[in-house]
Amino acid sequence: MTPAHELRGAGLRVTGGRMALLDAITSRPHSDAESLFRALKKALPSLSVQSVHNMLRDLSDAGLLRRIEPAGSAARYERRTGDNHHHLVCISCKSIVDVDCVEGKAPCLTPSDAAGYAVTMAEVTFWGLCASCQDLPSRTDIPQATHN
Amino acid sequence: MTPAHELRGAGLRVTGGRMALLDAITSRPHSDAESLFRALKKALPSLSVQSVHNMLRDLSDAGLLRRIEPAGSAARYERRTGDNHHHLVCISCKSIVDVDCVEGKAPCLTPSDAAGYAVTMAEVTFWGLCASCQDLPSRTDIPQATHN
DNA sequence: TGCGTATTTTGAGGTATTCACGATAAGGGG
DNA sequence: CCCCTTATCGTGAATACCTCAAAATACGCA
Repeated sequence: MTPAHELRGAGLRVTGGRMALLDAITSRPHSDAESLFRALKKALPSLSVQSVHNMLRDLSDAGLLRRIEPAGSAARYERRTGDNHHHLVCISCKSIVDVDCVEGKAPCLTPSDAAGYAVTMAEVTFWGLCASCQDLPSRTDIPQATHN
Repeated sequence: MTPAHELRGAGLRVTGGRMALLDAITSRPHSDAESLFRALKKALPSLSVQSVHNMLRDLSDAGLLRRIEPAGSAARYERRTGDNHHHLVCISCKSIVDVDCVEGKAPCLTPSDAAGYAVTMAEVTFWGLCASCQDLPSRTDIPQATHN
């Protein structure tokens, strides 16, 4: 299942921008639109930030990407979809790492009281200080550059 | 522990705006800044949206409010703090209800692999269709007005 | 009551993202 | 292989949500 096949399978056209985007996200998971734009700009000088947002929305809607929005960060994107994994986010620098599902299956948790909601998924976000930020104790209040 | 005492205890001055804000959030939990602004505007005509954001930030920083940011929604605020409860969010209308902690204690979950992060909290968000939106099956793609 | 300072107002600014629409190019049919 | 249809992309404007700076105001201790 190559990226091109995934696109066609979702009824989407195969374009240079989408291929490059999928490739970039694969090598730098949890990137935001801005950093993906910078990464692609070298190979695709005519690319616009809006197009990156467009592509990210289309590919997310098609299920080729998963979009996550940790509090305090711009939306991040990753290629691992449908496996119900979770995330560990640094309180300080907002770096993100994947965490395999605590329970094993999706949805991995069931609310004690669903209040009439038809629950379809459980999203778990762990918050903590990453190793790099623990080494900068005096500056943990100053967000550092993202390093994921 | 009245709201005024809570404010003083946190080293904050007791102002009409803060008292009104705490009262409004108590009666309409999970409100966003905009709807709180509209609710307070009647009693406090000189109030500005920026002041509401200011107050919400100050009170959240002081621990009198908890701020949550579900994907796709503006920040919401609630008075229940420090009890490690979770949330159930409607995919369609974004309404929110509280869900008591699945495990009972904070942090209620531990990531299987902390990857060097010093984990301090686990945030769980359940997603599903609320009862009202289930009754509008043909329009579930059209977000309705929030009703929380 | 008066003063110092926290808070609010006012206005501008910023970031992330979406929308509208003309230009471009993917890819099926001939 | 070329053409045509239409999805996609580029450009520019617009929006939502929120923060920042500085002047005006008001809380609350003396």
